[in-house]
Amino acid sequence: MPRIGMEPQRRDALVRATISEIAVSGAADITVARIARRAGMSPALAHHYFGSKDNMLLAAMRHVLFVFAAEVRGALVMADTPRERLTAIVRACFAPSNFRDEVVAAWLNFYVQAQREGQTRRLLHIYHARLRSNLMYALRPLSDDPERLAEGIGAMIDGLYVRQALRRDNLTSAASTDLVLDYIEKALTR
Amino acid sequence: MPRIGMEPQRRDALVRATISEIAVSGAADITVARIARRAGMSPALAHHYFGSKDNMLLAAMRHVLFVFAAEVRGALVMADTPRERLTAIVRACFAPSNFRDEVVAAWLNFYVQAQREGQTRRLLHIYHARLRSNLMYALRPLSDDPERLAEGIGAMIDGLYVRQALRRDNLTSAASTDLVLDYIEKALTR
DNA sequence: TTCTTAATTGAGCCGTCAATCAATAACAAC
DNA sequence: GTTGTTATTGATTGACGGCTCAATTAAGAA
Repeated sequence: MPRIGMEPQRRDALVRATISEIAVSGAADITVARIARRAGMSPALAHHYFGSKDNMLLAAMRHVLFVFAAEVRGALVMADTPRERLTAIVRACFAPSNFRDEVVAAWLNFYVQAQREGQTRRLLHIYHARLRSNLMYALRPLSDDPERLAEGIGAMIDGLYVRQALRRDNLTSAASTDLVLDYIEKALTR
Repeated sequence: MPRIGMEPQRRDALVRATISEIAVSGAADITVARIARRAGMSPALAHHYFGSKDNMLLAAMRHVLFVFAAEVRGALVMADTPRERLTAIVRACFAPSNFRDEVVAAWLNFYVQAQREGQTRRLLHIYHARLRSNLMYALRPLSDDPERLAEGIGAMIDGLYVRQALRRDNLTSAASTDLVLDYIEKALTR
C-alpha cells in the first residue's frame, strides 16, 4: 500500500542499511538484495531510487563523509587557540559517531573502492585535503614543518582506523585520541 | 605440450599474478580467469593446483608476509643497539620489496578480507604480533611506555601504507621512513 | 469520477564466474 | 609398447547477482 512522499525515508533507510551491510558482510560480498532486505523493501525498489549498486555505495560514502565533516565543524566552533583547534580535530576523528565499528568498517571499504572507482577516489581526496587544511591552519603557528606533521597525524589517524576495523579487543576511542595527541605534543616541543 | 615438474613454476607464477591482479583490478573484481590469463595458463589449471580461488588469495598473502618477514629479519641481523634495531625495522617496512605499489595494494585488500575470512584474519594477527614484539624488544630499554609507543608506530606505518595505496603523487619510501623515525625520535627524548 | 503520478514488487533476462569433467598429450617406468 | 602419471585445456554446469519490466495499488488533481 504505497503512501506518497516516501523517497526521503527510503533513501535514508537504504544508506543506513548499506553501511550496516558493509560492516557485516564486507564490501566483497555485498548484494543489492541484502541491502534492500535490511532496509525492509524489495531489491527493485532500491534500484528504483538509486539506479545502481554503485550509486548506493557512493551515497553511503557521502553520508559518512558528511557526518564526519559536521562533527569536525562542530568541534571547531568552540576552539579559539591553535592548540584547542588541534585537540578538537583529533577528538572529532574519534568521536562516537565516526569511530563506531560500522562506520570504521565502511571507511576501510571506501579506501579499497577508491583504488579503482574514480568518484570514490575523488571524494576521498576531498576529505584528505580538508583534514590536511584544517590541521595545517592550526599547526602553522606551532610547528616549523607543519606540512610534514600534518602528514604524520593524518597517517596515524588512518592507521588507527584500519586497526580498529580488525580488532576484537577494541582500543577505546579515548586511547586512540590520546595516542595522537601525545604524538602532537611530542612533535611540537622541540 | 606438457613438460613434467611444472608445479613449482606454475604455483609461483599464479601467486605473482594474483598480487598483480589485486593491484590493477582491486580485490572486488578479481577473477580466477584473469589471474590465470596473466600467469599464462587456463583457469582450469589454476584450479588444478590451488583447488579454489580463496586458496590462491591466501597463498598470495602468505607470500607477501613471507617476503616481509625475511626483509625484517635480514635488516635486524646487522643491528646491535636498540636504536639500530628500531631503525632497521622501520627501514624494512618501507624497503622497495615491501613498499612497491603492487604489494601495498595487496596489503590493503588483505585487510578487507580479514574482516570476514578467518584464515586471513589469523595471518594478519600473526604479522601484527610479530611486528609488535620486534618493536617492544627494541623499545623497552628506551621508553617508559613501550607498549603505547609500539601501538603508535604500528598505526603510523599502517596509515602510511593505506595512503600510499591511494596516492598518484607518490610519497617516496624515504619520506615515509623519515616520518616514522622522526616520530620515534621525538617520542623517545622526554 | 477519471486521469495522472508515485510507490511497490514478482518474475525473469542476461551476464559472469567458480568449479568440474572428460579428453588429449607428453613423459616415465617396466 | 603397454601402463600409469602428470600437465593441460575446452566445454559445461550450476549458482548467483545486477538490473529491467510489466503489472498492481493507492494517493492526489482535474
